[in-house]
Amino acid sequence: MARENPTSMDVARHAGVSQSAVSRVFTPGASVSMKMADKVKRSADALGYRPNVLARSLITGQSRIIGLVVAYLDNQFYPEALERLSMSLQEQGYHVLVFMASKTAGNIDQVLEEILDYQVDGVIMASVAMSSNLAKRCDEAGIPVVLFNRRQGDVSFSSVTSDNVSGGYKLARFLIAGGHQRVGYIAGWDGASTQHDREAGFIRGLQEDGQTLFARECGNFVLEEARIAARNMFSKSVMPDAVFVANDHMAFAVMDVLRFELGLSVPDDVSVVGYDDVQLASWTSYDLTTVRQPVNRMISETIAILMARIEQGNSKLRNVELDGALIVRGSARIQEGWEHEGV
Amino acid sequence: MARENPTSMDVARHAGVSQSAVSRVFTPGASVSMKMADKVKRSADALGYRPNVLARSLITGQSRIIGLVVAYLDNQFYPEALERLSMSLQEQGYHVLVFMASKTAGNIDQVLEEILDYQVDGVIMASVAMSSNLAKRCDEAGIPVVLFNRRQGDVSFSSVTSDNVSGGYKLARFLIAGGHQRVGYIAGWDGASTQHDREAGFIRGLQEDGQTLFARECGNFVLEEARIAARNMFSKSVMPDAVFVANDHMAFAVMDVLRFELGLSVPDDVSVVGYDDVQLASWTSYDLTTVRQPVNRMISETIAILMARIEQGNSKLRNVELDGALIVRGSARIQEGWEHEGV
DNA sequence: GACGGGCTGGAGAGCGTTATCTCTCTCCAG
DNA sequence: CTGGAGAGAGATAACGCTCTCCAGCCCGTC
Repeated sequence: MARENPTSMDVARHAGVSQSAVSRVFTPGASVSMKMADKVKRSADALGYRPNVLARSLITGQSRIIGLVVAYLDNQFYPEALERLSMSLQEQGYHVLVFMASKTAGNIDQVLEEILDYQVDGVIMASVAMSSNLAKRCDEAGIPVVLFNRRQGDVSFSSVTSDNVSGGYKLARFLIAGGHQRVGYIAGWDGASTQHDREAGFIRGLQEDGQTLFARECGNFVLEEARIAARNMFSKSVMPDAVFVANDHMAFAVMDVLRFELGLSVPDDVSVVGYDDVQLASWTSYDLTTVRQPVNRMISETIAILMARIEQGNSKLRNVELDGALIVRGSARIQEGWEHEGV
Repeated sequence: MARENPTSMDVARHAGVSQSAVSRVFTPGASVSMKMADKVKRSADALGYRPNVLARSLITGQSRIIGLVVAYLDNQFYPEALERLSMSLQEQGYHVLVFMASKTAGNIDQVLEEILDYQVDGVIMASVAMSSNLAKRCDEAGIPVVLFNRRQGDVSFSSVTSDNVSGGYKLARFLIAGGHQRVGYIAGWDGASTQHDREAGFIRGLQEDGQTLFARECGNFVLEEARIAARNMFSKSVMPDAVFVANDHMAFAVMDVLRFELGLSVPDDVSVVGYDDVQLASWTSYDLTTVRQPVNRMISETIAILMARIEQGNSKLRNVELDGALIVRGSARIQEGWEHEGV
């Protein structure tokens, strides 16, 4: 197994100083003379010494690890978020420990216990619901939790989402402006706030024009279920002339069914709109009209909330809702005068 | 900040036993009587005690953390792999600490130092190259490293890949069988073994029929560069009648350019084949003929190598190459008699 | 009933750090 | 020349755990 890592003691001996001195050199803000710092650093380099983060965190109580619980990694939105999250945290000297939650939920409690075992400094729950006794446990342990892309009914959590109600509303107004008369909705998983909010905003938008949902199916944020939903919705004699699919991920699957199984033209026969604006939405094959979730800002708000709590001890809960822009592309019929986004 | 987590000492006091006893109860394989285990577990539950993984790892030298370095999270192949990896490791009581490497590489050394700081039990490098002095450092620290989806010239690393040479070869034979006469190649990043191997196998396959590459451009595994490559390749008066794009991710972008910018029909005017078989490849919009990278087996081999080293101390280097099947779909012209895969 | 051996449980020494306390040394004001 | 402040370095005690060692106990055996 080769020799183990050198310890601060080894460096101390090599440099002829005390172990405490070595520690101080590597502790930002500690009081050391230039000469000492120099000597120690030279020895450290010579031996290849770097402080053991785990030992440090044992005593400081800060592991500089953020736990991330995530479920839907096949929805491009989450890898995108993970990438940005990890990069940003890295810049601040934190790192992300990943915990996959099975999509059926249920085992979240166990996953969270595992997270706490690692003495993480904070937890980000992406797309997963959480029981309130878990909230209590985190609180007792003094660990801040932020829900990412989910709100929860009781306000005992901080959360960062886009304004899904207003996003849904925008889509409805856009479809109505495009002259659509029979508007369908393919829902996401009912336990998700994103699903509820998007639908609520969408319906409100329809109502302002005196319309209601012409058809509704549920896709549960799962591709295969979305395909089935699409088949059901478009197997009737009178079909919708537009459909809002609760996220982009499902919308792509729905478009494929409409075009290639049912031989419909999008947007000539039916308009499709989605939600998220993942990269794929801008590719010409789909060219999906959608609402952009401002991932960058969502990530930086998430981190800001965590850091406020970890580094300044500010334990105020915050529920951030960021506005997301309507991105008009070619998957939906457009009212005269709208401008088509040139990707 | 609320009260801190209870320690084994708290549990010991509560149960009226020694702290050592508590530790033993939570150490698998230690010798404790049923009665003792029962009593301690009851107290632990009452107090909400769980062992501190960090403190444990300080003494056992095992952190049960695996460091994962990854660069291309927008290529669906990697999130898929990450999901499987994380799930499998979780089952064995390990967890994944994520480190994003910027795609330009270069800062890998620094990233690796950070990883080592966390005393990880093993490192998985997905899609990143590594200098040999880093290999030495890991070796000295006794930390096993596995390259995932990359080989490296010098064999001082274990690696797990699919058999990219044979995959490239299969694609060439398939295109030739389909009667293609002017075959182009859009390459990936030149520093990647996957790029080299796929191209080598592909060219060998062409040569067996007396063909050479009709055209070659480089997309560097980056979408925008792939698009440019496609435009260049197909702006000549005589175009290729088939193109192999070095991975699916770029292939999708190339297909969009061919179809929607250049007005070509895939596969009638030009056949497109890719490599990886990510989920998107099976969607009808792309319906891409490709070579499947057996992600599940790649992941389990990767974990097997790490565990052999971590838990059995078996330090033999292994370079695993798994065979990947040709998945025939609709993006390439097919020889009479080939069977079309029904998704 | 004495004795050896297998279990169990307790005490105590680390693991590699940082935090705290103390001591020394320097520098400058009085 | 002395006293006090302040800086810098060393010694030592945690942090929460596991591991090693040893003492005690129960048991069967002769």
